[in-house]
Amino acid sequence: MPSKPKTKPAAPPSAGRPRKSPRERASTGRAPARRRADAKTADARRAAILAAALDVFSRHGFATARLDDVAAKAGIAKGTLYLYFASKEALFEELIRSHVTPLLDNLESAAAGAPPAALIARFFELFRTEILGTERKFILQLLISEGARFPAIAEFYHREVVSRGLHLIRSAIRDGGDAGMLPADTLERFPQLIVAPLILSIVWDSLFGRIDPLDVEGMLQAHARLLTAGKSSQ
Amino acid sequence: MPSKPKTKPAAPPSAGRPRKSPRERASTGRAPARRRADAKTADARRAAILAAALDVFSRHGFATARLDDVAAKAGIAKGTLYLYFASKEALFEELIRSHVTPLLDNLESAAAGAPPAALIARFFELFRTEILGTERKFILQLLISEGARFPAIAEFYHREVVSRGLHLIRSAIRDGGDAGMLPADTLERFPQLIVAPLILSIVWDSLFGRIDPLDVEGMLQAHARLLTAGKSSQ
Amino acid sequence: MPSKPKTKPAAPPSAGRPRKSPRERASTGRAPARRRADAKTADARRAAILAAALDVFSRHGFATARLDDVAAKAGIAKGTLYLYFASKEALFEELIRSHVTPLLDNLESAAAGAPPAALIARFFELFRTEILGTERKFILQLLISEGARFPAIAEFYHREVVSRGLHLIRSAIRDGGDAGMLPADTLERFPQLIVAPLILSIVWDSLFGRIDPLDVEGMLQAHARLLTAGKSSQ
Amino acid sequence: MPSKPKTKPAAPPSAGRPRKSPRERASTGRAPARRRADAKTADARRAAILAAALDVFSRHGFATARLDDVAAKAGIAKGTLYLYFASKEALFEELIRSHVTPLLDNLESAAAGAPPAALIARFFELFRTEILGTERKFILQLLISEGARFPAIAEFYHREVVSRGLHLIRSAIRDGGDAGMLPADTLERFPQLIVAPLILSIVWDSLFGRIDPLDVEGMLQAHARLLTAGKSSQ
DNA sequence: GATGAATGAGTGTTCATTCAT
DNA sequence: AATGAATGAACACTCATTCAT
Repeated sequence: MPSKPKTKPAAPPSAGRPRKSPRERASTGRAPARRRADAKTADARRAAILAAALDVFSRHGFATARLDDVAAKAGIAKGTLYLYFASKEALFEELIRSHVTPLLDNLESAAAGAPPAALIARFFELFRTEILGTERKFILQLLISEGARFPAIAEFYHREVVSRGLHLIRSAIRDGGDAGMLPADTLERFPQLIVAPLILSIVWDSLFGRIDPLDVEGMLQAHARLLTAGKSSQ
Repeated sequence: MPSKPKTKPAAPPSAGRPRKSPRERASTGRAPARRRADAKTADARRAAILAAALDVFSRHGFATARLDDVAAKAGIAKGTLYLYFASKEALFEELIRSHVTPLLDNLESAAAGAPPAALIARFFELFRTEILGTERKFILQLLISEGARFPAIAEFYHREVVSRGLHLIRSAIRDGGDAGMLPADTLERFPQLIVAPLILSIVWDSLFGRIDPLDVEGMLQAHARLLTAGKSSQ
Repeated sequence: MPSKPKTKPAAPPSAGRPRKSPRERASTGRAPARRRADAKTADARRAAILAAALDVFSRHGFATARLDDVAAKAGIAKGTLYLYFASKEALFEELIRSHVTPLLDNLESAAAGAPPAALIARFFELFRTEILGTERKFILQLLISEGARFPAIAEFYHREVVSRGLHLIRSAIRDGGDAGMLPADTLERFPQLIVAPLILSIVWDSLFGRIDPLDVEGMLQAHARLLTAGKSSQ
Repeated sequence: MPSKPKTKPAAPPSAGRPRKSPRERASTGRAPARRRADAKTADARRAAILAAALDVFSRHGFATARLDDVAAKAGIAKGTLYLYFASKEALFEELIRSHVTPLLDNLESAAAGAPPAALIARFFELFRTEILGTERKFILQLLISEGARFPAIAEFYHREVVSRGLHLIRSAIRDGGDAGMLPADTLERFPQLIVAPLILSIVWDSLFGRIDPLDVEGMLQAHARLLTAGKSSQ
């Protein structure tokens, strides 16, 4: 995961979120001058920290991760971390947050009025290309393993991703008629059944990936076939 | 498993092995004196420690859990822990191990030559009654969240539970003919698809259980229907 | 040093010293009957403990030695130690004490009115045969390395051994006339000069014995020649 | 020794090495910023720690010494210790090392081609002024009492001090002809006989210094007389 | 803003000692 | 007397956080 130039639309760090990290420029009233140069540097630093944090947290988990390592990997001094993030927890939470939002819009716009089967196909494809091959996989693993200890993060993720995603699926199923998806009403009630293999693949990878790799692509194709099984046979 | 000479399940947690003393000392070979009273006490203490450990580890995770708390909750002194477990890690690993083995026999014996659909039904029922309602749920959550940091545990679980469970399913599908299960060959290749919702329910519970409880029973019934969807329609 | 059947006139454990260890037979007023059988066992146990203690203390030093190891090596339970010795410190002190006294009588009687040169020869010979080749070497090393932390032991040793030994030498020199020993008055004032190489050999062995063994016998012969140097040349 | 490329004396304790920071971090290669003020402070702190360590280790011995006490006595927080020394053992070893090297040069340069008797006189004088009256006495006592448990230290001391010192004596004896030293060949073979009283005085002081102080100066003079006894009489 | 030395609370582990059996 | 399980005080070491420069 380190040095992966692929997808990094990560956190648009100058976007609308009221980032307050560089300590709300307290004290001195001088030097409100420079903007572009330093602003870019600050954003770059922030990004570097987040990238380093992802690497270190992924490797060791939240509790065992050392901010020393994060700072070293980000190429900054340890104290500098606290200019950008209020605490280890804050860094962790913002790390998760920064990697969560982007994908959603992608999904929602991409699957407006498509038929359910297409949506699912698109869904799985997105998962494989935008998550499995990416640092986002590690975010998901962190979320799964540490989420219970970070209720705010869990709630945020539920609100921003899970409920939106499930809603997306429900809508597609409802709107798409019974375009082949056999137990449409069932899946409308439990859209989790559609994503369950995705979760399994994440968990499987973190636990058994080394000793018994899983053919995720094959499994997802099989799952898609399963979900649309009735179509051809009816 | 009493008739399965395969692997060494480390610490048969309740069996009758005459554990001579906590942490058997290699030194003396004498004095097998009193037995009844203390043996029971030692087992009880061990059980109390494991129970306390499950509680504390579940609440805080491995790294953040304090052995002080475990000892206090077990009603013993901190040093006593080390008469029963060599280290925090050993305690954790034995905690997982001690809760893993039992269920297996249950499964394997229960579903000898049953038809796939019945096996799945039985499978889900076992999951609901023997895991969801039990401390085993926490064991599973611990396994999922900490397993990546405990390769020995992950491997043990894969060997003792996962591979055996998947093998069980595969066999049933193969033997059971296509007794209604639509894509039998598919499920034989990816039996993970059958258990995926179980994993999802565990993860969901740990993350969103508080804010958005999941109707696991309903979902599993739906899943079972999904898996056997073609039956009635064919 | 373990399993060295040579010299073990160690501590005559039933001699006049008011050993009080087996806990001054408190509580029960019964069973003052048996004597020989158990007394012998008790003495044997006591000896076994002291032997084990010598081994363990020698290997690890006082602070790092573990009473577990002493008990194990003595073939008794840990708690039993406290029936014979009040504490780790008491065990250590009695260990030193038990090995100290015997040699003195030997010396004093052996060198009654002998000429100084003969005394010194006898002295060095005794050192080589009764200390260097014996467990007493370890006692001396323990004394040297731990004595500063055990004032009672140091004082005891000074009183029982050092001052008596030095007195012995002084007397011999004074009584023996200047039978060849060159600076008789000098050595009478500093008999330590005679024993200094003995101490050095003990220290040298414990520090450098492994990497640069010392020919103690040769050195002592040379020392003896040095001390009686003037004799032949005058 | 400045002209002696032989061994690496580990940590030149006061030299000008621009120690970048306590416990040089392998990570960043930047920021050699401030130097004067902090560099001095860092060295002072290091010295303060070593001084405190000498005091505490001398008083209690290695195993019983508490790093809490060292830190308190050095006027720093406990964690700060670990910025300067990797562990208790490392602190102890560097403590010994830091006090060992300096004296050597002194000796070697001071006694180039001097006659043996003069060398010995100089030797004993150095011992009295540079060791007995100094903290080095405690270093020697620590070495003697703990050396057996620190092979690296013992070897280091043997290499840096003992062998060099003995070599010095041997050379002087050989080069100095038999300028009065009676058994020149004997002493050349066992130069330890010359230093034995020094060791004895160190041991004596640590054990009996309180109850029976030793006139070291008198003893050393007597020893010198003994060593050169034949001169006047021949 | 950036640095990194300093801090000190926190915790796993050891082991001499006790005591119920 | 003997046992050995239980105790709990003690301590080395870590690391998130602070702050003087």
